Amino acid sequence: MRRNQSSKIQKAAATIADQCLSMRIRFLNRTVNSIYDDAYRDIGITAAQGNMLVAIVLNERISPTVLGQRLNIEKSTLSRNLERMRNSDLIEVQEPSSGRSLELVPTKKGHELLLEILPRWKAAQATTRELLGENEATDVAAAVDQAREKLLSD
Amino acid sequence: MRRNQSSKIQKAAATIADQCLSMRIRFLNRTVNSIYDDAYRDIGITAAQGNMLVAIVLNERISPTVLGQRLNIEKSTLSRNLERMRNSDLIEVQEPSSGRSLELVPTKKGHELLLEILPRWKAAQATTRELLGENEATDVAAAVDQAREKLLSD
DNA sequence: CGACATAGGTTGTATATGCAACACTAAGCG
DNA sequence: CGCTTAGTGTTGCATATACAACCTATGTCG
Repeated sequence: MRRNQSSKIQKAAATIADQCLSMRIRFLNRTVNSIYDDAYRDIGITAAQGNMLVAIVLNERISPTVLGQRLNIEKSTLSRNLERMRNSDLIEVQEPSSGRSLELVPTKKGHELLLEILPRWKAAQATTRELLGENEATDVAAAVDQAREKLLSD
Repeated sequence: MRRNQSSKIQKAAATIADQCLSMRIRFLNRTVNSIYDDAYRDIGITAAQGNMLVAIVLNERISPTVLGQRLNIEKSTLSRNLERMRNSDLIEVQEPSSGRSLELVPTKKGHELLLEILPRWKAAQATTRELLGENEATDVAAAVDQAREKLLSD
């Protein structure tokens, strides 16, 4: 019986390791994001901050709540990420002109940083596409885009 | 000229947002891992810990260094994750029987927890596959497996 | 118009992650 | 055999993440 139990446990572990998407996506996240973190390090930002800055430049005056919905970032996480970006003068957080939502605006420095980000992003993106393989990279992007659309349509 | 500069910046942001793999993979990681975290919450573990426990059960007496290589987790991160798992009595860290590497061993509690993990994992895995779509989920897994093999072969 | 519900944000606490710098010790070499 | 080097782990610091609990001001409705 004990032997039976033990083999059931081993089998469970084997099944999970063999198929688990969480494990794989965590691995992918660590691996790929370290490429972007490395690429941005010399300009003093992280991949997370670079991504958020891009979103804010493209959606000037967006509110934290809406930004959080688009990126699926929890509001408390976002609050602290924005605080750091404000501290390093990448964005400004302005009081609501109407209603109750804050408005996010990139600073001059934030705007200009995008010109430094672009070549570094290109290099990191190329490294990543090469690591994954062109077809696989396209597949992954398509999978995410599709899931994202499904989630945002609710 | 200023106008030119500004349009260059907007274009850079648009290009990055349109193609960036880092952005997408971070989104995917947050979205998918919250499904597994939710599924495991009532048994007091996180997705990260569940994944590590599975790896340790499958590779009894593995060393932290080797585990870190397999999962691509930095040694200091791993050191602290293992500390937490030891504190909650999921694993034991044994002194090296030879050489200089520690040896990781699941406790009785750790072993038995796998039987609680399995049904929760199945549910989370199904939810995730449905969110991504069957084909896309398979594509993502294949992309990671392939990249992982490439990295581990060095 | 006033009580109340709720949306939007922040704060407390905890985990997960990584870089740098350190400590320790087994291995390798002269 | 002792010195040096390498591999292995831990610790200090910082960021990213999320849940729960809270605060506040806005809207809403009786």
